[in-house]
Amino acid sequence: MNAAQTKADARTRLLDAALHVIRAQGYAATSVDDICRTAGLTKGAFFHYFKSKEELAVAAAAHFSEMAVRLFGEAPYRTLADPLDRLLGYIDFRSAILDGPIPEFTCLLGTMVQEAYDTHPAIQRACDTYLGVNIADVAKDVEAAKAVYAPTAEWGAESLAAYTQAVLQGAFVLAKAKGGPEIARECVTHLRRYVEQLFDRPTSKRE
Amino acid sequence: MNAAQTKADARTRLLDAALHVIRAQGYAATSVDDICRTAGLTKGAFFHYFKSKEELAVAAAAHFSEMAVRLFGEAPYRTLADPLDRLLGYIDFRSAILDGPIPEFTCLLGTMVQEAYDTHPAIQRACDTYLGVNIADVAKDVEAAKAVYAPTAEWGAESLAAYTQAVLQGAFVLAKAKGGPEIARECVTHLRRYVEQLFDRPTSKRE
DNA sequence: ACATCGATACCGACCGGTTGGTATCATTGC
DNA sequence: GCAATGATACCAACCGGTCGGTATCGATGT
Repeated sequence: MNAAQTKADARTRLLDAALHVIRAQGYAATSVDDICRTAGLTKGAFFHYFKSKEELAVAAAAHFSEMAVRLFGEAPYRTLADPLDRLLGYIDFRSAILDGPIPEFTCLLGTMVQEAYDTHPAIQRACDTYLGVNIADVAKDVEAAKAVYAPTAEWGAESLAAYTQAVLQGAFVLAKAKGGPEIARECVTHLRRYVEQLFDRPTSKRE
Repeated sequence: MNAAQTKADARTRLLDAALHVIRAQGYAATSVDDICRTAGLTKGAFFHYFKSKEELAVAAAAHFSEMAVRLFGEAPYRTLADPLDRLLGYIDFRSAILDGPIPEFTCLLGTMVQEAYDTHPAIQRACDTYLGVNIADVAKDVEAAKAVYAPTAEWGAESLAAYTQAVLQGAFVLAKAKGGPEIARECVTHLRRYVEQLFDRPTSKRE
């Protein structure tokens, strides 16, 4: 019973509940009552803050993105001076947080867009937007690292940043299929090796 | 009105319908009636062939896998003598079929496991099994290519095969977010470059 | 100091429609 | 005649969303 769960305002509690329940059950399989029960609130509160279930999903995507921005913004690797160190630090950090129950390290945006892209345009747009925020963020370091270590490379910074996101999303899918994060960590190891090779940095062991 | 849709036996028509509808709407959001309507049948037929919606999902996963095995088994690159050529041929083939409407090139297994892994164990197992079939298939060529071109490499064949699958699954997620296959093809280009680098083969253009 | 009042926050019963699933019946092929 | 196949009718549970109501609180007038 920490303060965040019992004292935070109702809207935030609903968003936090949505975050966890939707990542565990998917968007369509999650009922409004599920979210209310998890948040310790009732439908009255839910529809006081959100016009519809879809609107909640969009707000939850924003909420998730804010959480991610904070998480990566405050991570230790952010303070490294070299942009390639920051990029590899990001990848290692992503690998390190692949731990615990699956619903807690997987991505709300990937989960929702996978099932809602064709039927809920607003959700699709939201997921695209907030995935784009992360990709653009990573692309900054890629761009800087490229300028220093691989200025003539044929691939684009944004493209490589999107690729890292794709690898992570795919890693989540395989982790869900296998029932644990090990396979996902293996995927991130391959991603790290690729990035190292792109920047001509010899592969270094990290465990 | 081709033969496959109107003349195939009802069970197959239901499976084909499930394949398309679930990839478009997701598993939970797809009703039994949706599938029946698409197949041109009624609930009576549905529950004659499947005990439950979940059982249909498992059968649809098997059906999808069979289709994939046939598709990749008969693809031209399969006849290449060199195992690395076959592996790169596979990757190019995966890139080439990233075309048309999203529900038609995305993966039923990835779509279903993403939302059902925690709530429908039978579906999770089925998706794991049939993803494993494809991974094992790719791993054969990886293994052979490794023996020839990179016998001392530190990565495992199965691991690299799983990685290619992850990249594809992630590419599907990004394609759904962006609303088209372009970004997915970009991801596969990165994957190809990685594989080429792993096997010390100079990057070659393919378009 | 205190009564009044509107706004915000939240509750929980309720509604029409949809869901997965069942029971029953008509048709067909052997 | 009978088993397999598929259509039709139906059900109880559940769904997203609505609605009338209550509790709380700051602002206002006196």
